Amino acid sequence: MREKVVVGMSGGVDSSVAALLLKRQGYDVVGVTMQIWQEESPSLAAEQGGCCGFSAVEDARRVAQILDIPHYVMNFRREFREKVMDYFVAEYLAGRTPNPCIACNRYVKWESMLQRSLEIGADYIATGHYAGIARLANGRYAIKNAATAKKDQTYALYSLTQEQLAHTLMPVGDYTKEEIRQIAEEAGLPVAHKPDSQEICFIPDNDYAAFIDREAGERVPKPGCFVTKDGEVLGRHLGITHYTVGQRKGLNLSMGHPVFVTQIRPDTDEVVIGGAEEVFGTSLVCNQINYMGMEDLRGSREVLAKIRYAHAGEKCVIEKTGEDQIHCMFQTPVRAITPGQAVVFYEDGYVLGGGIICSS
RNA sequence: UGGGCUAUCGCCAAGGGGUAAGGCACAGGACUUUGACUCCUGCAUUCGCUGGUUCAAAUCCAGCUAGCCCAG
Repeated sequence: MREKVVVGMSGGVDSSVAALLLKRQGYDVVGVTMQIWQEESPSLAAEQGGCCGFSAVEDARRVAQILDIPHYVMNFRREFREKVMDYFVAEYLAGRTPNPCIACNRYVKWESMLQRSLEIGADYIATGHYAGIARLANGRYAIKNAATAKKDQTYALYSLTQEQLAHTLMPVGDYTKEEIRQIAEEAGLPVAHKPDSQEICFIPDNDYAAFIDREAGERVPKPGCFVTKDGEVLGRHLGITHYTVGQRKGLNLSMGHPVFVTQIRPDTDEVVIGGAEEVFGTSLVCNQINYMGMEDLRGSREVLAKIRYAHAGEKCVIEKTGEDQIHCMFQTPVRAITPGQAVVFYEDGYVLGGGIICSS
């Protein structure tokens, strides 16, 4: 009996080709599009697409038709609202900078979609992520680097559990973006040249501060002061939700030289400002650890760590300093270590694990 | 109202007779399935005001105005 796989189809090229490849590999493929934040109104549909864009359902359905596979829509609006959007707002209010894509992957795509897929008889779920999955010598599953470092999405997948990985396929990880588009082109998929997605999907105008204002209402932090690390007041700011560590633009501070946000203090509503050098650091502490390629961490270990999406990675030594806490020391200073962002540990191209940065 | 100094883009600031550097800020674009960073482009027909000298003035001269500093 053929193995059944549910492919999460966003309507973009990558997940469309994922479905195509799996079908060619002989799987019993079912296409599923998640309803997450989009408006019900179909009149808003033909906007721009991408990971979770407006035209998701329509495009996915067209592709499914061409591939001759069933296509369903699963409603995860509640999960997305709670685990992604509410989390996003709460983090900003707390002075941290969240990564909503990581939360979406963890809670919506894997916890919710995988579970529901298993319930309808699937053996696996698949996505169009540029990443691979491998079983290591120690018996554990781990996300591994995609064939193309250019589009590598392993960082956003560090939180998957062993159980989830055992039921996941990522067929596009073996190709480059160009190859994927070419495969789509040759197969006559209408989404072959759809632009890559970008920005936060549920904030199409990219004005996330305004989004937070709308969502949080009264809870939005009030304007406060820009200060130096020595306490000198440099000016007033719009409220801490408008800023993130490492930020330069939009400060409206004319110091003669570029200045950056080096720290956000939610308790006093202060945003700390410093020169280019002051935004570098050599150590961080993270929690909410997920162990992936390594079962646990004993003693210290030298690994490659990425502290943000699209970070090339930097060598560091990690050490467990608490039940759910790892300390990370970099050899070379890294730029803008930002609380709320994930730190992901790699060795030989495999994800060993990762966590959320809680302090630097 | 004695004396002195200074007035050039939102901020800082070159230029001292030959037709307005630069930095910061800001705006737009590129990059990007997070926030950022980064990169590219744009940004004073005009130099506090009014006259004068000169072929030519932000640059020299005079007056005025404003700010600052000494004195009183």
